Amino acid sequence: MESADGSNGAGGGGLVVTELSHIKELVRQLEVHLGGGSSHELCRHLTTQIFSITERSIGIMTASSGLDAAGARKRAAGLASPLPATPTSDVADGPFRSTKKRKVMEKRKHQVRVSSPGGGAGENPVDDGHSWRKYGQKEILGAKHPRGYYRCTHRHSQGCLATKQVQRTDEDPALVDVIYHGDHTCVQRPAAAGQGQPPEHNPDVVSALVAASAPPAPAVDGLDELLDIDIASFFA
DNA sequence: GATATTTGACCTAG
DNA sequence: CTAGGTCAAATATC
Repeated sequence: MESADGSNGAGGGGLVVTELSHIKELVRQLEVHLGGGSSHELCRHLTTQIFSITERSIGIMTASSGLDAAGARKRAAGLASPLPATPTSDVADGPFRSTKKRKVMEKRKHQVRVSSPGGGAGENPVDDGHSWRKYGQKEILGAKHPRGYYRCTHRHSQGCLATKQVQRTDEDPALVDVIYHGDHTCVQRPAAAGQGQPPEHNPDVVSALVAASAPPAPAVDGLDELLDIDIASFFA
């Protein structure tokens, strides 16, 4: 119906390339420091920078591809009440549910590929510093393993809309793809270390993202913006 | 008893 | 119509 977001990533391409080049340089430094066993402080600093720049690139691409507007439009067209925090007990009568409101995904989307520890019996493979609650699982066509759907535990208490999808890769059951949607707006506990890191992002995610830059054949199908794959191709 | 997970049904986009 | 994503009741665990 609409042709607004036909070519994504074409708008801020130059800026994104600049940012990605910056990331590339930072990762190179990080590699050097990791190999030399340098201080964790420096590595942490580098990963923080990488994440920051990645975020910026995502913002550029999102803005230029009109994803934001598309998402908002979908919601406006489909439902009249976008407020999620309104229980109102819509199932007041009978076993049949009345009109169930459905939220459309957030605008942001990150995919990381991580290896599940110890052969993973299927539990949460990535502890990224946030507490997640599983709310669904689906068999995905063409995939051998089901996909798990998680949302932030603080969704109702703090209105945090971050979600993630966890799915084992078809070829390597030891690897899982984790797709993050949205940002954490919840306030985590002080984390005892006093690193002063922002509540949303986490260095672990960054290291996972950096580690994900190995596979040569991405084979991305339905993902609109796979930032990590783009970054990976930069490193190749 | 409170919280998390499981699971089938429901809803929407393509 | 199909596949993917979410909801919410039922169930399990702490």
